[in-house]
Amino acid sequence: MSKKANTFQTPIGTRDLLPDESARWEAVTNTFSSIAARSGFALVDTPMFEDVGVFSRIGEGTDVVGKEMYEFLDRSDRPMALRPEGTAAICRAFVQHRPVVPWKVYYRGPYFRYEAPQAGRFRQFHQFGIESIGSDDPDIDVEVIALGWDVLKSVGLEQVKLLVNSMGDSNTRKRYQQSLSEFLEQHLLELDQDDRSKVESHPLRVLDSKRPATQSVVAGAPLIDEFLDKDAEEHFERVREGLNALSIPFTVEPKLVRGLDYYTHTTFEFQSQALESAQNTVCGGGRYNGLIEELGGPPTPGIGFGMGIERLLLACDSENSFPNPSARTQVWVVDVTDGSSARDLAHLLRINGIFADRSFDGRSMRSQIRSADRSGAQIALIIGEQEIDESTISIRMLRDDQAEQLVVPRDQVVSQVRQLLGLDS
RNA sequence: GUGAUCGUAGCUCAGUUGGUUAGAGCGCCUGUCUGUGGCACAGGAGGUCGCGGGUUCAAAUCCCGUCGGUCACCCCA
Repeated sequence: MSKKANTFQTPIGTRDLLPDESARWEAVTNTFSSIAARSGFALVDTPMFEDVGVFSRIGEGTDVVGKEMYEFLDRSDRPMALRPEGTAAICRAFVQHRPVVPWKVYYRGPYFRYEAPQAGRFRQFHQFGIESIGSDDPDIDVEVIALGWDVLKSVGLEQVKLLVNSMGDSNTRKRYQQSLSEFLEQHLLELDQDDRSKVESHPLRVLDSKRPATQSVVAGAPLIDEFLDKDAEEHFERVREGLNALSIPFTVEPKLVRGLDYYTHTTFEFQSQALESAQNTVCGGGRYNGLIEELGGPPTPGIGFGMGIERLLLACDSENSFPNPSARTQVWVVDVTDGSSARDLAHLLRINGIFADRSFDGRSMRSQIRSADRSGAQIALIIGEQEIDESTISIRMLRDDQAEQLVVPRDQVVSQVRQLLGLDS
């Protein structure tokens, strides 16, 4: 890459979405939107930046807020942040607009985290997500998880593992955290050195440490399910029952601790088994029964998930699923006279609903037909001196070697083309 | 933030122990084809070898720095 002093490139951890990939992105986005809509979820778009306070509620001590957030003062010195995740903003919108519950919404767009990029991790990344706010019914948990499952299946993923857990309410969490800390402190010296400092700050994080020494200690640690009260246990039981009823395979993973502080009760994660990289969580979410209140709203339960588009597509790549859709150009107009016919016919075809394109700069017929071929078009319309004199168009079928080249009166091109493409029948 | 690794044409890469005008394949353009794509052949365009400094008679090749890519830790989508 020749980079002169006056050239620029995308900032670290960001990338351009170019035509060779963009059709696929549009396709996943559409797949997600229609699946969400099918379950009664409607689109919500929130700003890409908000008052920092909106996001700091997701956990002051978390890395997402503490060290990865793009924070800045606007020109009037208001503290702002580029959104690092979706849930907090949706909850802020809920508090601001007070819609009727259950409020079932979905979102998609770019999110920002100041991190070192890595496989499946970017500074600007893209997520789909849904949130269902206002109901405590465990069947909503099931509906949300099922929707995530449906999306993964719809893009053709097979090697996906669903992990679920329950964290109970905030009291459960507190009591568990307490007991876990005590346990870990007793075994402090057996832990991997790099994990010891977390015992004080984030005992829950120690649970999913990858270091072998820590893992063997953690194997004997108390589990959260022993701390769930009767209501939490019943809620979780109903969720598991629902997943079984819908034939969605899952594994209960009591050590599944998600990184954001707001989670209560059901938490879950879909991991791609086909992904070799360290970041194999393609979708993660859970219940957040205290977050709305944190943001100044009435006590309101909610649940949702976020799904990383980059990771989803990475997983599709490794399973060879969800290929890039093929080009959409149907007709190529080849004009070897002065280009007026290409100009006029391309326009005529387009306003008649046909995907049409053409060459510019007066290229040779050979070159124009080559472009037609590469575009993936079915049909080339050819205009030369002869066609001009006779007011006709030559029609060449590019994908059928048997087909004869046709000559039709110019004023019948549109209907002829539509017929050949099978648009009218 | 820490560590490892890489950085030569649009893309994938070759460039021997530092030595004349830096190469290949693919892609792109033109021609063989006097109005017709996919194949073949021929030709062409395109690089201050990421950037800056140093060592040397001489650096893509050695040294230092810097920027960027990739991967891992951490954390998470």
